[in-house]
Amino acid sequence: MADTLHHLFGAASDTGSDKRTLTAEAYHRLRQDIIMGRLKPGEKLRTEHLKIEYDVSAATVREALALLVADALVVSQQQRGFRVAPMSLSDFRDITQTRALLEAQAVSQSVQNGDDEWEAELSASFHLLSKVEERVNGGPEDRRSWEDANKRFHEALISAGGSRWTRHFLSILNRQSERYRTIAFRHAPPERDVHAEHVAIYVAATSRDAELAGLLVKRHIERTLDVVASVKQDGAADMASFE
Amino acid sequence: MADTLHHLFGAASDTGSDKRTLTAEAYHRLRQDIIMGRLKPGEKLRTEHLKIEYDVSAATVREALALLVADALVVSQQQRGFRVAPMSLSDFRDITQTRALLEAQAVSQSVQNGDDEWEAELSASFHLLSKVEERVNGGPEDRRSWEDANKRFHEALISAGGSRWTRHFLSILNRQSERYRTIAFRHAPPERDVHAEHVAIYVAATSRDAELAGLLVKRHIERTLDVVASVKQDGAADMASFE
DNA sequence: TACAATAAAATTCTCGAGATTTTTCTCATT
DNA sequence: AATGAGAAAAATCTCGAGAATTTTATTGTA
Repeated sequence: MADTLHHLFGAASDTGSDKRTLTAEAYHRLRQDIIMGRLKPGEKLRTEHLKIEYDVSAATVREALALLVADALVVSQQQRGFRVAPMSLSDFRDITQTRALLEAQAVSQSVQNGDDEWEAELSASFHLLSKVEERVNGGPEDRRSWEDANKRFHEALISAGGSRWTRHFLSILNRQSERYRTIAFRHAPPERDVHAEHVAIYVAATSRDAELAGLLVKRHIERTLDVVASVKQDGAADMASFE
Repeated sequence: MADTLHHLFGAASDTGSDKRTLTAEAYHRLRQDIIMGRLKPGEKLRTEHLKIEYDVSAATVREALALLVADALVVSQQQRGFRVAPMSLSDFRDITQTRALLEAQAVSQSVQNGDDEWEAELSASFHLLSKVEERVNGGPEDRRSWEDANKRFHEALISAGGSRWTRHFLSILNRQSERYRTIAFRHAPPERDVHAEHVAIYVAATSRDAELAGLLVKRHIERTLDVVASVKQDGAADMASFE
């Protein structure tokens, strides 16, 4: 069930559009456009326009948008069409809080239960993430690979714990966070040493300190809140639509 | 955002179909049919057939189904259409666990923060639920009002706590649970005294014992698991599709 | 000018039909 | 009988057009 949206439409990776249904393709492109902020929070999503932009029929756009409602990236209103889900600092606070609760719990559990295979994948994902985090320059291409590596690391962390539903919800929340991170990155060169945090988490996890791992993850997640809050403070230009 | 699906399409209450869009109407009918088990777990949802059943076009059915993916009551597969989300005991265990975690936390918080208005609504919903639970006979009509009253009570409990996202997720989980309750009800006259549990929770909440309220809610939720498990044990006839 | 009624434009919602893909059936071959 | 190729049937996916509704513009009245 968790697979439905997030794994259903095939691997994320590159441009790969070939074997995808037009609806799936539109779904992915729309999703990316919302996350990357090319479609602004609160913006009206007019099927009449989008069908031209994405070169599919109105009905197809509609179905893709309906699918995006599951990710809460789009909201729909009777007889008034669809909109990009709005963003706000309080919403992000909310997301962060919920994510911290769920992920900390799942990580502790995972650290306790994880077997050898779990450790192996954790190690692999950590390694990859480290590599990506070494090349610090923040090009848009690097951003994408960082998000992917980060996602994989966090998923590996919880893969042996929590429930399927917890993981499903976390995947939704992570995608939501991604929107905020995108804005934060654009306006503030990330000063905090994210990599150091990841190292600490990795060490705690592999040394099987469940409690510590949970705590570190919680803090790790909560720390992003400050970054976004301070960006908001500075009143970044393209954040008008943002609350 | 939480509103999107659950409040968007207007009040739940009665037959009321008038001012709803055909997609919304189909969405609601399909949802109810899945929850009530008229559409069986794992069953294929052929738009060609459903369009006749619900008297709308295929595209409309499709959109309604896409919307149901958000509730995880329907799953979709590339080029293979839609299916009713499967059910299994392990899935229910999962749902219960996640729900217990989230709701207990939200209730404690709510009990701590709730103001007079919160108490008032809690009292109102409790009163209503009590009334419904007095008329014990299990007719299908009573079942519906019990679900509504139960939902309202649980929502009132957490309304002053938790985050919007927590509440959103809980609402999804509760709807999932409803499917399992439907089966449990059909096969086992509920022996446990659910009402007594509700009373205890209500008392704990109004006397502002946050910890106790959380604990009671946790147990309250977890208890349903046993009921469903024992029904499964008995190998009820129409549970074939169930795991 | 402010405000409502009305008309025009834009947009959402819905449909029936047809192209593409998957599933089922048929039947020849081992 | 079992297997597998190929045809037929069924289902999914997609589209362009049109009805219903909302939004915007226009006009008339206090």
